[in-house]
Parts: sequence; C-alpha cells; structure tokens
Amino acid sequence: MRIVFADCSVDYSGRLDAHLPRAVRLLMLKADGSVLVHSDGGSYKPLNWMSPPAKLEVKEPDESVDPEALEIWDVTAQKSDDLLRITIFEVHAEYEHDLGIDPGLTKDGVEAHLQELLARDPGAVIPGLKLVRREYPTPIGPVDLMCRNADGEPVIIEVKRVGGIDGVEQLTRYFEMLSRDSLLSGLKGVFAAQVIKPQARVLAEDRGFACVTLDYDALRGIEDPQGTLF
Amino acid sequence: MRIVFADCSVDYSGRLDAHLPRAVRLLMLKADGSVLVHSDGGSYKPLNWMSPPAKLEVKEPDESVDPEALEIWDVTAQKSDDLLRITIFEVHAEYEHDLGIDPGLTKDGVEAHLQELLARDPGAVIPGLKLVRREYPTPIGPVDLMCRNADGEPVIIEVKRVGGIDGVEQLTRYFEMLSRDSLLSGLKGVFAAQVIKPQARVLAEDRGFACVTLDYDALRGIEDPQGTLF
DNA sequence: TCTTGTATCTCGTTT
DNA sequence: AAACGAGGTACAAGA
Repeated sequence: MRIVFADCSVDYSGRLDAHLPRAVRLLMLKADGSVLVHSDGGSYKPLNWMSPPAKLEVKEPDESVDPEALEIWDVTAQKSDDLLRITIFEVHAEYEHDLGIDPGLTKDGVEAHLQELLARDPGAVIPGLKLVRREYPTPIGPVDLMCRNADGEPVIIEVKRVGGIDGVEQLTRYFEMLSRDSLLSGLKGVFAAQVIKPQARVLAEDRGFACVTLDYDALRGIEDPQGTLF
Repeated sequence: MRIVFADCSVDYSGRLDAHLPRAVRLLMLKADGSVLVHSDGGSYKPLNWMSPPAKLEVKEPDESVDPEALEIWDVTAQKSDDLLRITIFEVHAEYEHDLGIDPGLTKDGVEAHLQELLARDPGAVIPGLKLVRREYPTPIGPVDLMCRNADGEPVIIEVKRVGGIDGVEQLTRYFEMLSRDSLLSGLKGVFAAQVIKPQARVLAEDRGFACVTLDYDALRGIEDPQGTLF
C-alpha cells in the first residue's frame, strides 16, 4: 500500500461527474489498483475513489492543463470506462508499506439474528402466538415468519431492523398473495422492527397491520413488552 | 491526520459486534476523532471504523489481554456507547500531516438532473407528451412529472436512475391517490429510469404502467445540439 | 453469473 | 432536529 499526502485536484467521470477543487489530501493506493482520496474529516467514505480492479497511469501534463500541475494520475476501472483523474500540484510526503492478506471481519447481531430470536418465542412479543415456520414460502419469495394466534388464526410477520415504507410494501405483497389461499382465511399481518418510521407505521396501520417494536436486549433475555394485539 | 501502520486486532461493539483477527493494517486517525482501519484491498469501505465525533484513549494492557499486546486504543463515540477497541502488537510506521479544511465535492448527473432533462421535453421520450408540471402535489408527496398525452389524457411519470420494485410501489401509491380525482379520469402511469430491474418491469407492466428506459447521454444531446448529431 | 435484500449504511435535503 | 429518499451505494446470500 502506498500513502501520498499531496496538493491535488480530482475529477471523476462515470455514472456521474464529480469534481474536487485543489487542496491537500491523503491519497491511498492499494495493491489491487484501487485509489482512495481522503480529507481530514467526514466519515469513513472517501471524498472520491476508484473501485478495484483498477489501473494507475502517470502522465505528464500537456498544455490543456493548469501550468502549475506536476503530474496527471489517471486511474481507470478495468470493467467500465470510469475515470478518476488526479492532478498533482505538489507531493508533500510519500510512504509505502507491505501489509499482506487480511484475515477478514466476523460479524454478529444483525437482522438474521433478530428474526431467529423472534422465531424462538413469538409469544413473548405477541401473547398466544405460536410459530408455524420461518421463511414461509410464497410465489414472490418467503415471508419471515408464519404463526398462529391463540384463536388458531394465521399471522404472518415481516421482520426488519429499521422498518420503513418499503418493508410495509413487502409485507403487503406477501399478505395479498397469501390471502388468496383458502386455508389461510382470516390472515393477519404484523410489522415488527427495532425502529418503525412514522410514515411506515401510518401506512401499516392503514392497511390493517399491527406494528410491534422489538427490543433486541429484551429478546435476548426473556420478556413480554406489551399487551394483547389480537 | 495521523497514519499508523500497525500489527493489530480490532473489536467493535455497537449496533452489532465485529472482530478482526491480528494482522498488519493501516490506521487512519482524523482530526475529528474518527478512526478508519484499512487493509490493502477491498473497496473504499474500511474493515472497521468509528464515526465522528469520537475520542481516542490509549491504555496499558492489563492481564486480561494477550500478553504480547503493547497498547489498547479505545475509540468511543461521543453520542452513543459504541466502542472500537484496537489492540496494538507492533507499530511499523507512523506519520502525521496537516491537511486543513477541504473545499468539498461538486456532483453532476444524478436523478434531479435526469428529471430536469425529461421535464424539458417529455415528447422526446414518449411522442405527443406535454408537461403540465414538475413535482405535482399529492396528499402523500409530489409525483415527479404530470403530463398530458396527444389525446389530452393525464399521464404521471415517476423518474428513477435505477428502477426497482420500490419505485413501482411509489408510482402505484401516487396513481391510486390521483385516480380518485375526477378531473384526472383516464390517468396513466409511466415508470422511467436509466436502468429498470427485471422484477420491477414485470410488476410495473402487471399494474398497467408503461416502462421507459432513459438514455442520459441522448437526453443531454437533445438539450445540447452541439454533439455529434450531424 | 445475476438478482435480491440488508446496511454500524452515508449523505443530502426538507420539514 | 428529525425524517425521508438517493447512492459511482457496498456487500452477502441465494438462485
């Protein structure tokens, strides 16, 4: 990996066009040809970049470029015609270091885990609810949970970490599809998420779906948050 | 900005838990307290990170940690209880450089621009179509374009850069809402995007909406006749 | 390989 | 400040 602190301007041309005026920035050149342009702030996202696989070509500036420019770095994607052009005015510092292959990241605790915890004991969230099966199949893809309530009526649950309008639409599609099944008469829908956005809640309730806010920590322990829904 | 090449392991605890085994990596410490952990490959996304504002605290390793560890770097978010713990085994190199404030990125060619180009001449995409107004209001938000076709019938257009199912749902909501307006009898819907995903196309056509693929360059060519038209 | 759904999404804009 | 939508989304899992 090569690290360069340089006074530069940057132009990207691809899906969109973007331009960075001249300033001092950090340029990160990775082994796979990818290039990242970072400022001293913002988030983890670079100001601009080129995804791998890519190729860096150093050119002399011609008369069409700013006369102060020292070098032109053209970074081209191998699989598209995207171009990241870095115009170098001054290199302040430059370092190179060998890193080797990274063993990679292990994660735990996202939506899949949330669904698993809810499946383990749906009755803890909605009293009387019993799991029929997870990933219950429909012609347009599986719905997260199929259950039966205390009265034996079928209940489908769509689980999200953040519940937005798109999640309600998804539940709606499953609901409409499964409503045609005479074996599932009296079908009810539940929208369950750690966070339910206001618009999504309004839409869900307007369509007759119950909304349930999930508490990850409470699920991981054992608890029943709220009263009777059906 | 401080750059450190170090042999380290990383643990993140926040919305989820994540772990990076011991390896040589690049650590980027920005002025706002944010920290990025990069490997020599992958995309522009770091292996792990802490978003600003954050605070770095260097601690001595106690007996509970690997005896080879030299230092513990605890990066804590100011607004949550997220913790990024970097266990340092060896520092290979360390550099610091002052960057100053970045003037920032200017973009061009995103969805807003696409809508603008289409609004300028809807007839170039669907013959006979004339613009009534952009951002036509409905109770659930504005629809991108309201037009009339050659027969004087109302046509609403939802514009996307990438047309997915969610875009079709959005168009559907507007369509159902506006269909109740007797002044808009015979209403038609058009789903327009640079790229329309297969499932979205099926759904849109199933609901009676026309699908139109937009060519950004061609639209821009209409606007700017100085291109290679002749 | 392509498609689909999630994300410690990030980032802008608007209310 | 909160919410909503777009993204050069990236990324992983499933078909």
